[in-house]
Amino acid sequence: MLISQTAEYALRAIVSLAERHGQSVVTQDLARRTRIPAGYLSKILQTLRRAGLVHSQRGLRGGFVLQRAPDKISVLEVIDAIEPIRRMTRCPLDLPEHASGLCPLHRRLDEAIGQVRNTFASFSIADLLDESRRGVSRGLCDTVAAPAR
Amino acid sequence: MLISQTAEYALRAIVSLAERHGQSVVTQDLARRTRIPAGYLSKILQTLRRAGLVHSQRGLRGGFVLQRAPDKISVLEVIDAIEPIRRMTRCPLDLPEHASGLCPLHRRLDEAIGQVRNTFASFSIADLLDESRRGVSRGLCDTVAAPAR
DNA sequence: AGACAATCGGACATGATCATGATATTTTCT
DNA sequence: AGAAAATATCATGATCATGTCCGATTGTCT
Repeated sequence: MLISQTAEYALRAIVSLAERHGQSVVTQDLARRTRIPAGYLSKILQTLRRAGLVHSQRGLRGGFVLQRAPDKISVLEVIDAIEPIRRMTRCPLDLPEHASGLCPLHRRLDEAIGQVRNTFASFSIADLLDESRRGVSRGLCDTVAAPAR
Repeated sequence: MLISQTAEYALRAIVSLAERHGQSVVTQDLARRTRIPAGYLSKILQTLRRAGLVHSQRGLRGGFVLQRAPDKISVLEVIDAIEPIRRMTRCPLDLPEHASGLCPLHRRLDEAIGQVRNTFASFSIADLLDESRRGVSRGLCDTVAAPAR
């Protein structure tokens, strides 16, 4: 599916946080809106925190907030925080002969990787939200799903 | 890594078969040249056979051959035979409200998927070989690795 | 200040899928 | 018949997606 389930979850979570940027959002609430299993989402949020994308606050009135404004976070950053889409620096069949340069096959694959990296780097979380404000649909599939509690 | 290990193996195998198109190549030989664990390669070849990309022949003088000419097989076909990169037809958070149309996030992801599908569909196995004949490097990283046996 | 409750943060456990190995079984050429 | 192959089956360790628990913080209320 191009990106892993986990990376897709991470994007959902970040988008949902961006929709309420500034407010502190609790894991349970996020889980409900994004339809991500709460226990798993918790782990994903930890990863995003370590990557410096979100800030967490414990205790009462705690929760998560984005570290940066939605227009300062690219989709690529979120994906890379979870499962880096690495470029191919060297050929998987590592033969001594070609330490320089990849073979045609892997050169093509690397180009494709570079292409999707560029695509994902080219738009931000905010881009995913702006559209929503222009009518049609909300950031996360019109997900309003049972207001918190 | 964009495509799975298995899909990458499948590409290596197909490229290696293409390099000797017409000849019947044995699994062990393929495994040596492509550096793919023989037991696993065997399973991949089964999948490729069921997908109609290669033809197999049992018994003495048996082995595998491409079903079609290298220029008639796209990289995408090989990948799809192993692990289909599906378009997103519907939003993963399947809420009734939006049976039509994806939300911005998933629309973008779907576009990215479409993009890589197009990229991979746009060139053939032969394209990976032609370059090799023009000097520089061979189809599979100059892999000549210990001639059969 | 102290108790309490809401939250995150980590540790451990599990089923599924992936990548792989080992082995037996069938087919087919010579 | 015998050997060389593919094909099929079973087993394993690693990683992924997930669940469960408990411990560590921290705001709020007496």
